[in-house]
Amino acid sequence: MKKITIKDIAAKFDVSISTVSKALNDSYEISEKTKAKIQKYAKKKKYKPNFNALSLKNRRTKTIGIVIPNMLNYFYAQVFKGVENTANANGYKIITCISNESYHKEVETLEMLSNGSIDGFILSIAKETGLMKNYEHFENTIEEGTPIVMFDRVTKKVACDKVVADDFEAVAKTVKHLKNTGCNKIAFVSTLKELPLGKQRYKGYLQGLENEGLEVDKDIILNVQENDYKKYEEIITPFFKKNKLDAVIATSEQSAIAAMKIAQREGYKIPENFSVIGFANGILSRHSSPKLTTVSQHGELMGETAAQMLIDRLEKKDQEIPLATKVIQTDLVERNSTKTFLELKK
Amino acid sequence: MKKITIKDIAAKFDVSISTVSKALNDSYEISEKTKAKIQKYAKKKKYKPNFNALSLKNRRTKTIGIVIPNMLNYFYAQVFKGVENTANANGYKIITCISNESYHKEVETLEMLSNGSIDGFILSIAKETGLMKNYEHFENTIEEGTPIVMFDRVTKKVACDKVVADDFEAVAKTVKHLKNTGCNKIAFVSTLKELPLGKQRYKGYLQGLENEGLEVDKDIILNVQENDYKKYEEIITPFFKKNKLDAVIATSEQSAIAAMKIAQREGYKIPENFSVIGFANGILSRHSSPKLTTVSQHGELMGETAAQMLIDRLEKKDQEIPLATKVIQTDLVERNSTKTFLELKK
DNA sequence: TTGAAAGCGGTACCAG
DNA sequence: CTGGTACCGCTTTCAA
Repeated sequence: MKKITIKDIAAKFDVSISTVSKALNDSYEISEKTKAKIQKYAKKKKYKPNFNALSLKNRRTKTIGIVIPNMLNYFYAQVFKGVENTANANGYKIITCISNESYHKEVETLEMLSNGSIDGFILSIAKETGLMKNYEHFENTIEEGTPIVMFDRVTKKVACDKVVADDFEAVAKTVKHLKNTGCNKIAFVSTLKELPLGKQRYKGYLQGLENEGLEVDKDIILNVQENDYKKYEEIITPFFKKNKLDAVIATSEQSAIAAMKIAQREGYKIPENFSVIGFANGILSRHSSPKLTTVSQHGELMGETAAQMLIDRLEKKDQEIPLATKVIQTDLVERNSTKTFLELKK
Repeated sequence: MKKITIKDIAAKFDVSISTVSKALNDSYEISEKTKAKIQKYAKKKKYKPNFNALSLKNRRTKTIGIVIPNMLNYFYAQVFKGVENTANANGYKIITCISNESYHKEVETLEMLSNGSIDGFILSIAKETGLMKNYEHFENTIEEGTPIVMFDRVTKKVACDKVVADDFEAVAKTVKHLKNTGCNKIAFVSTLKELPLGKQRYKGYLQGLENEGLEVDKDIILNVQENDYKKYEEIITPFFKKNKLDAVIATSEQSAIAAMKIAQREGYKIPENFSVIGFANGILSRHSSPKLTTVSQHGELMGETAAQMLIDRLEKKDQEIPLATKVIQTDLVERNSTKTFLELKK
């Protein structure tokens, strides 16, 4: 049973295709009788208007393109879920591409989809792109009339809607929390130091130290590769040996967990004499031992927010909505890799 | 700078649209001179043929619909990545939907996309659907001419291409491995016992016991809810107390890890006097302590295989390719939650 | 109340 | 070598 078209229905009842179209759209122009029989038949035959014909006609596809650096990352999977939620609730589909942190793949993807496949993009900038600071492809697609909503890894170089976490404040607050629980030598481990996002967090760290009257020690500000655990270990181990640290703030879950492991191996007790806080609130945090205290970025909420912003812009093409950047508050999820005030009082 | 169409180009050079179309497709019918100028201009203006117009004309979209029960699950994320890989390599896009393990969402999704949005589906059956054994929606979409490739959670009730792990053998081999390392009281913990997939694994377990001459003990065959850790704990703890177990095979990573934790809490040493093996080879396994020995299902490979099967079928619509089921070999990834032969010999 | 026809953006056949 | 035209499936305006 092949898919049925308006034409088939028209032939069946020996009426014109316009009659059928109107009947299916419940137009007042068509008699109740005709409408009834046509609708009934259409339902029986599971008629569905052809997507491409509609998109062509309406010049809109009701689909969102989402470009994510890495789907195996729990944070992005969460964002994806959020986007999916509100997209679906609004009758939008999602075309997903993975940039794999590659500039070229990102450019290709934008081009591939900027041919009427999608109405707008939701994306987080690939690491490579961020390093190269090459944002023309974004500007071009916006110029061509395809709106973009960036999330998490954004750039102020591109004028578009954005959804970010309060990264600056988040780290500052984290420093404060650590200080409050008795930590003074707080290292900062970043996996994305050169990216704007990484810089924000770094600045937050500095601000946090300043607020708390702690000194900046360049030695304990580390820049590591997410996947190069070996090197990471080499770099960080000496600090433990020298007893130079009593806490670590890491910008990723993996590097936070790694720090915990190294600390434990070096004989530290977590959280008794060493604290760790990591960004992103994934499964690892809930399963590590001890469970990791994290800065939750509310990925799902970020996704939902981004989708809503994009859809709003798409649906109200006429009225110019001013570009906006929404900030999603992060939360400190206290688990067992940090001390609590209560413990302190003991 | 709005998107440019063939018409615009035709107007620009005062030629017909068919000339432009042919020039852009490098037809032999068009003079080199005309082709050159038209192609140059098209490139300059970043002309891209409209996706919906093409799809409408060609009656194919070069996009694949993928329906996944849960994107926060690492296994599915891996499969997704695999599909993305080969889809992209073949010029296909991907529309993704999450069924959230819900029958209704699954049905809706299939219907939403079966309107010319996609050329074919890759999907894993939602848990609810598997329990209800309601597979009509799959049959309908196939009947309408949209091919489906199922992976992991499949059903023999639906005639379509499939990609599965060698679940039966996998568990049997796992039992063997445990026996070889000295385990005799091997529990089987399933999170999807009623699903066909779960049954396969269960049968593999029974077969494994039989092969090894071990007795079946109904008491240590457990059925748990993935997310109901509390209940799980209640059920399983008594066995540890009674010293009834020396190994667990769990059909999910989470439940395997949970078993490890409970065992440890009850004073067992892993792997010295207790072994655990879990299905799915995610991040948790590599970060648990001890690191979990797993049965890797090669999610990415499954995704790639599924995509290739679907694309092959789509591209050779004329020749009838017989339906096939491909089996992806699982591998036992030995980490530290099981003993090795070497240790045994000491 | 119904139908004819144009148009969305292309491709491809046929004519010149 | 170039142009006219039908068609993919649907909506919508205008005419009947």
